[in-house]
Amino acid sequence: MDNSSGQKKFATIKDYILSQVETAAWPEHSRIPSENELATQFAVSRMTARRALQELTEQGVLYRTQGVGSFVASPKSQSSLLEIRNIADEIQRRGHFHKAELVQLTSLPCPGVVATALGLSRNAPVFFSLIVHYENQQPLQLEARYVNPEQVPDYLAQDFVLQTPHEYLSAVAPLTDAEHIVEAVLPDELTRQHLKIPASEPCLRLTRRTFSRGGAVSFAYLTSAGSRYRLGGHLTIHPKT
Amino acid sequence: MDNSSGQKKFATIKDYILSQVETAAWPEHSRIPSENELATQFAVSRMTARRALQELTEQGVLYRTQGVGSFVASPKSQSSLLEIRNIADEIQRRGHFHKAELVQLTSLPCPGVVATALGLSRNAPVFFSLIVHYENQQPLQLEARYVNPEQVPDYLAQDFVLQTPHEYLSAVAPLTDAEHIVEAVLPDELTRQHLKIPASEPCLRLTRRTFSRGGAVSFAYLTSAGSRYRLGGHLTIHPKT
DNA sequence: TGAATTTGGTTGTATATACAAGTTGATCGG
DNA sequence: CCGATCAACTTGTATATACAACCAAATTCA
Repeated sequence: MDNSSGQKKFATIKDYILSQVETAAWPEHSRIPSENELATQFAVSRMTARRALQELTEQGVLYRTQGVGSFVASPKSQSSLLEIRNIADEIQRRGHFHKAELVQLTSLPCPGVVATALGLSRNAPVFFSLIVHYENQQPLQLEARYVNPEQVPDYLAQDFVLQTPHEYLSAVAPLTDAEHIVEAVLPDELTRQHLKIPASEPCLRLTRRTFSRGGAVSFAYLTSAGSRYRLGGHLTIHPKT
Repeated sequence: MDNSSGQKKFATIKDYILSQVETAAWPEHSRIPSENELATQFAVSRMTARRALQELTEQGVLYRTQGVGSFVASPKSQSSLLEIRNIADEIQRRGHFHKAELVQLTSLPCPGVVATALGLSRNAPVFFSLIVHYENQQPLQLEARYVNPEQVPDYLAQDFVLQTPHEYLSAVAPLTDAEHIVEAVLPDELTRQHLKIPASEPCLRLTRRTFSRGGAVSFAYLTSAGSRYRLGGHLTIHPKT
């Protein structure tokens, strides 16, 4: 079942396709080999090649059309997932973490994304902490934090632990006449059709109920393709100037 | 390929399982029939039954353990998805909508969730509008809005069109010393392990960069299982009191 | 020329089969 | 009583095959 590298066959094909896409050897919207071609090339059955293509489609890397072929999706749909993948890889390379209520504080070579964010050089040592937040005995949030080592002392003393998004947004918000709920959801069929996103691309859903003269007047929900925000300007709350 | 009802076989099995779960005939965390049992019951091959189980797992309705069986996931993971499914069904029953830049305003029998939100009776007529927002020639957001028909005139005159989440959150935010990015993402492996959620459960990811003395000090990302918030208190921005 | 048809290729669904990998519970042996 | 082994069952991966549904381009025919 495994091949020589100990990897599953469909995973091997996925990695191959991903590498072609990431290096732009297969550019955006270009047609990629068919199921049969991949099956021949990797000496597997069509169903195995199909699985690789299908999972990549669900992950937003490809899109496919019956009777036509499989194509490289636009980078707007990909980049978010790929970047997360890198971060996760870096962290997992650290090994296992206990499900302790909080903390795992060590030094770590700085991953690329973090280096950019902190203005450090890549692989420079940073303090790394991992915290699991619980609510009602259930794990609710995972926090991975990278701290500039030269300034650690100050921040360990101060409010080092992040607020939860819930606390945070609740405190932020002097709103007028509306009640908002933000959720991360998978897009429904209608959203998918109009936004042209794969079924697996998570969306931000903002539900808003408006009040007037003491009664609820309108109910709206509003779905945004989450990853799109990475380009056109994130869903960002700017710092006070 | 189709059965008598014109539905695909795996879809039939999915519907059956969903009905059992929704009516609590199969309670939370209970073991459900194995692939082989379902295959026999529906007179299909194991691979077809498997597909139904697998898609429901990806949708967070079930969880499965190799060598053990398939189980009903906790309602915390399900409810969000199921509710959305109902809304989407109601909307799609309206037929097709053009990808116009905005508006499709008609009267509609009020779906259940909306009725609750507006304090109307179910199936009472509401004004329904559908708006697609574009950014850079690309569809960015889908807005479905239900308006209490008795109070429509006021709100058509006023600021009827919702701000985008981006505009909205940007305006909201007198923040101290941090820059935040909220994204909807699929959980990485690490998050899944700690939060015990299926790979398909979308999460809110809040990325925070903290500043001090003019320099970036810490970078953290924080992932929350989106649907969890539906119970313990949504990720809510409260109205000004 | 132009409309209808055919043809070949592609993805979608479904079956039947085989073995690997993992869990559980019963059996056996000390 | 405890531990190891075994057997049965479950999900996971993979193959080989078949046909349906769909599309695009070439071909045929009026």
